[in-house]
Amino acid sequence: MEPTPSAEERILRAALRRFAVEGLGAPLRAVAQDAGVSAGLIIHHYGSREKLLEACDRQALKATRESKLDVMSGGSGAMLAQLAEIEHYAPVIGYVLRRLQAGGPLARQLVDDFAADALVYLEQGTAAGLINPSRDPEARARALTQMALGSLLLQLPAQREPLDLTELPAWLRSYSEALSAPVLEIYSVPLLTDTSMLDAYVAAASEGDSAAPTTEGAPS
Amino acid sequence: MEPTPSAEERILRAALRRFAVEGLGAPLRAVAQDAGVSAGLIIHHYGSREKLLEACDRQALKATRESKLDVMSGGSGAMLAQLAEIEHYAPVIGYVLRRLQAGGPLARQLVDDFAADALVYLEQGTAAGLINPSRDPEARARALTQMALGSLLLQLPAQREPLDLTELPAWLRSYSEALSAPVLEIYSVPLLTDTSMLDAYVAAASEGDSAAPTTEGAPS
DNA sequence: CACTAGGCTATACACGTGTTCAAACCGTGC
DNA sequence: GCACGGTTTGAACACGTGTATAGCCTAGTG
Repeated sequence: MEPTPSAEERILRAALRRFAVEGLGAPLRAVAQDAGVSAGLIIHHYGSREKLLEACDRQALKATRESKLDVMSGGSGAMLAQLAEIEHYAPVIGYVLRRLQAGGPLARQLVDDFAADALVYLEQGTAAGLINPSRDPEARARALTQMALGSLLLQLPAQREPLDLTELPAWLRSYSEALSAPVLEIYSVPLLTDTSMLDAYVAAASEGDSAAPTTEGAPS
Repeated sequence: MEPTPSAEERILRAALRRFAVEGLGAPLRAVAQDAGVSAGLIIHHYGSREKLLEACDRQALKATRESKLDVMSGGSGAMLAQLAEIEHYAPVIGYVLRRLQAGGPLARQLVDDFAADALVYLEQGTAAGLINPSRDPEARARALTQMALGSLLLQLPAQREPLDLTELPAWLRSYSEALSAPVLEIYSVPLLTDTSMLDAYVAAASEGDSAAPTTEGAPS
């Protein structure tokens, strides 16, 4: 398509891929070699390593948003795997995972985005009668998003061992298949037999000034 | 109590604390300085940096097990915060979090332990009539554990910025309070209005050879 | 008291990192 | 034909890392 992408673009692409494979913190010289370019040129174009990371962040956020990438609370892996099969998107998914793992400003941004997306999906489901309404839809969407992303992150291979982008779709798929049965159950039949705990909690929370009950942890 | 702990012990303690604060990958010389000891001595006693990490892993696993540290699925932060207030345990909790974040063999071991603990708690709850039984108790316990640990991990401050061990209990507590309402709701009133999706999934999964339904992701 | 073994330190080494810099290269317009 | 501005390179620098080595100082022992 594009006969010869500019070096600056090649660098960004190579960086995204390298960082996805080896984790953020991969040496600059490695991405330079991937891009078929000298190490100094990266600095010349992006100013510093950190700037390059920021550029990758912007790129990942853009690609994430325009691909309407949503994690979905339940079968988080399912849609990710579906998307990761498209050759082009595997690196950004890997980079997003690594960025979530490493923290930073983008991480918060991403979970906010995902939570917002999840919220509208949940509302659609509620309108369609598939999903029960919530006392606090935003909080519920955020909690579900965090749990989905978090459990995925927990399963992510360690940073040291590089993750194979070609096997990433299969890996995501197997992960989601292993988990979808139990979470589907959790979402279908409630964990707790009654709502007494929830009632007690919200009662205590609304009656006290702002504090929640102190010593009582959720039993499950 | 112990008038002067041996240098080897001081090193291990300092390492656990430093790694918890700055993340694994903190320089050896930093833990050396914390222990009031030269850098070479660490090598002399533990052989290499990696060996020291393994020693920390053993120590953390031991402390975790003998303190009956359980994350609990729902208010994961609650009990952790309670435990973190005990001066002695804050470093190991921090180290465990960092180790979960970094991956490695211990990470798997820890989630296995936590899942096993969660399983017995869930079974006790089921016996007491507080918790609904599951089609697959092990899988459910594991899923709940992964979600709890994962969402906690997602909220963990970035590796670069050190985490303040003295504020760790407060941080864990605020985290758990922010999340316990929505997860309590999720565990009380089911997300899905009926069990048709779960039924369809288990039907498809048991009828096909081993595969689960391919294109259908969970709607939430 | 001499001597030795081992905890312990300080220095040095090898290596990989990000970054800088001067020079070479290349296309373009005068 | 030629100077010029941007691109690109390769070598070099400064620094922080883990680790090896050689020595010191103390305690215990004959």
